[in-house]
Amino acid sequence: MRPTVHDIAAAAGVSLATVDRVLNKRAGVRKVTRDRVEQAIERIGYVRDVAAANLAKSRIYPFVFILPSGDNSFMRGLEAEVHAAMARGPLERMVISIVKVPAFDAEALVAALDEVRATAPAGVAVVAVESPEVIAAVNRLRADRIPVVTLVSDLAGSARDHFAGVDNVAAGRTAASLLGRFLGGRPGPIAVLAGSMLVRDHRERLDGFRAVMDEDFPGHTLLPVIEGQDDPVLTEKLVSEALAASPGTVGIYSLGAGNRGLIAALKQRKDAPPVCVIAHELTRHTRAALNEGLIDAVLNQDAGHEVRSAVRVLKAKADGAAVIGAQERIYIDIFLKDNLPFDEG
Amino acid sequence: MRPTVHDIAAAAGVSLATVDRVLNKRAGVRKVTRDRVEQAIERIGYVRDVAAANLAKSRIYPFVFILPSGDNSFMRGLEAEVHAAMARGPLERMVISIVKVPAFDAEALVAALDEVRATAPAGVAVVAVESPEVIAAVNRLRADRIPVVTLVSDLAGSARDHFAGVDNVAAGRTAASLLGRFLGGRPGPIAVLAGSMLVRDHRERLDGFRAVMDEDFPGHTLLPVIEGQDDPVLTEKLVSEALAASPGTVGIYSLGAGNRGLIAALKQRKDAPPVCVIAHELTRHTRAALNEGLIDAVLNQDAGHEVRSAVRVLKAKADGAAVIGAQERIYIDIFLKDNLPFDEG
DNA sequence: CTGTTAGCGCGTTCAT
DNA sequence: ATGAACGCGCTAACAG
Repeated sequence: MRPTVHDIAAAAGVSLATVDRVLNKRAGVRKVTRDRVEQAIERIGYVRDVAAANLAKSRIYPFVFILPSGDNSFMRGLEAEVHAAMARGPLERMVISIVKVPAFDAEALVAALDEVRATAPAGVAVVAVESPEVIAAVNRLRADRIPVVTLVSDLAGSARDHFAGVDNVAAGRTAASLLGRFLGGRPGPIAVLAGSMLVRDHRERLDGFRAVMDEDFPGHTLLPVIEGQDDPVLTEKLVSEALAASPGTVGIYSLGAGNRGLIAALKQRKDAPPVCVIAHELTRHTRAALNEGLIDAVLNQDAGHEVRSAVRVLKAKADGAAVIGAQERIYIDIFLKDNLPFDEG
Repeated sequence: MRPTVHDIAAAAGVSLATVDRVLNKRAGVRKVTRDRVEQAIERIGYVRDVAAANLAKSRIYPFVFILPSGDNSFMRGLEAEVHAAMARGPLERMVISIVKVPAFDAEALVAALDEVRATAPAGVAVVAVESPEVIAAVNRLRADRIPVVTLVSDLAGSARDHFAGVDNVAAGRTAASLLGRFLGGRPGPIAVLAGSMLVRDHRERLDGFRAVMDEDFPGHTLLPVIEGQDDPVLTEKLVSEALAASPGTVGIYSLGAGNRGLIAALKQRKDAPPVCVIAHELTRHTRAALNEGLIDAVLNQDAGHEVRSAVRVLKAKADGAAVIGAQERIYIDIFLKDNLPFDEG
């Protein structure tokens, strides 16, 4: 049997209450006694049974997820995953709630963070927007010893405990590598479609993409980045214009969420010479395009993984427990039409 | 507060013991009483607190992992992951042990399964070898109500509860798709290297690979499958011979674990015309070969994910709890030299 | 400062 | 067939 608090008490010659005070770092114990207890703990190799402790405390973990509102389909999928986590929360003594904030609005995000902080949750997950004020707000949470994980989009320079999302530089590098090899030496310029260069994720993807293109496939020139604001109509227009202006274009990297507009533009030039296309995020639109051969590969981040990972990390941090690094690394999934998963999307 | 057994007792007008008998489907309760209790449970929406139940029972979960012995790097990595799970087992009341069995040996596997069954574990994970006897042995475990999950290689036709591994047909399809596109029309035959056609995962990969090659890249002929038994020396010899016999070979698909031998063979023909190589499993050997350009892509199954998933599923099955399907799907990771993760391998 | 005691939600004797 | 009472490992009053 694993040693219990009783064993510590016996080994140290004190009562349970004293052991408990030492274990929970509460005041009211002489240093001598404390040392004796701590040595006993060390000696017999005690590890606390968190489940029993939670039972005794009737502890529940109130976690808050702060997500952007709006009709971005990736974010809506993310929200659905949070709802799924919410549903199975009670089984593990967790109560998850969602706070929505207008997308890309730092000011609103700061307000939400401070409001959430006032409710003293056991942990907060947030899709970050980069700004000094947001960093400060996150740091206020941390100052209150509230664990914070950034979700999908990180917040460099903040004191967040963890980032649950993919390495976007690596994603861009992968895109370049695939595109370059798929083209197999066929010369011609490459177009890049982004949502906005104001978001960190998009910038990082572009950086990674550029680096590998320059290094490994210097024969291709990159056309000026198209910023479609992730808006279908605008994107379609800009892409069509760009392709018309550079008829020799052989490849497109769509690193943002503007795939609907991109696909529409591609469909209109069915009989034109083929263009190799790499896009991000597996949605029903990109999945269909993949199957039709309009898109050649999709790089995806699994929102379900990200949410479950965020929850696990928040709980671990709340318990002061260790995190399994490898388990929490979110991989970039590469989908071709031949390895699409069956039921999602 | 969530309803407890006390609430049920009060609502049904019976004692705690009776409620417990109904909850655990034990005998000694009149049908009338039983019905009344069950209705109360339904009405107040009771869900059992598994943690508290386990505490009361001092329950521990003895799980057994049956793994192939031998010096295959992938399997050794898998074993390391099981050891990691072993180390953090006690925190969740689990005691994991490992039983090793010679690779590709159905008879030995059957003996091991029966021996393990005699110890009445709470669950068994096994890297399966396909044979009717193994299926029968697994079914004996299931007949004893012991949950079984197959790991890495599945056992079709058995009553196993779950398969913790990748979709190997899809893996083969993906390999073909990548290889075909990387070749970009350069003609020539393609060699296939396997370990043994006795394991299902290897057969499935080959099936998927063949299907896509035939359909999408009919210009390439497939050379006869080389079975290297995942043995480095034998593999190197067979591969060298095959390449010498078919000097025009443009691609190799290594679908088993014989990569060390393959890489050795590739190194000996450095100055020969380039061959596009797709292999399975990221190990330190394949990682190095990827960086050197000897291998073009590696399809990987994350052994850590598989082990953790197997453990989660076994625990859920042992508790009679639900499994989160999406969480337990093991994705096929595609690694190019540009998206290698940092610290593993 | 330290110890006693009564639960947390559930399972399990042992009586009745 | 049913119920009372104790214990699992831990925390939190309340005494002393």
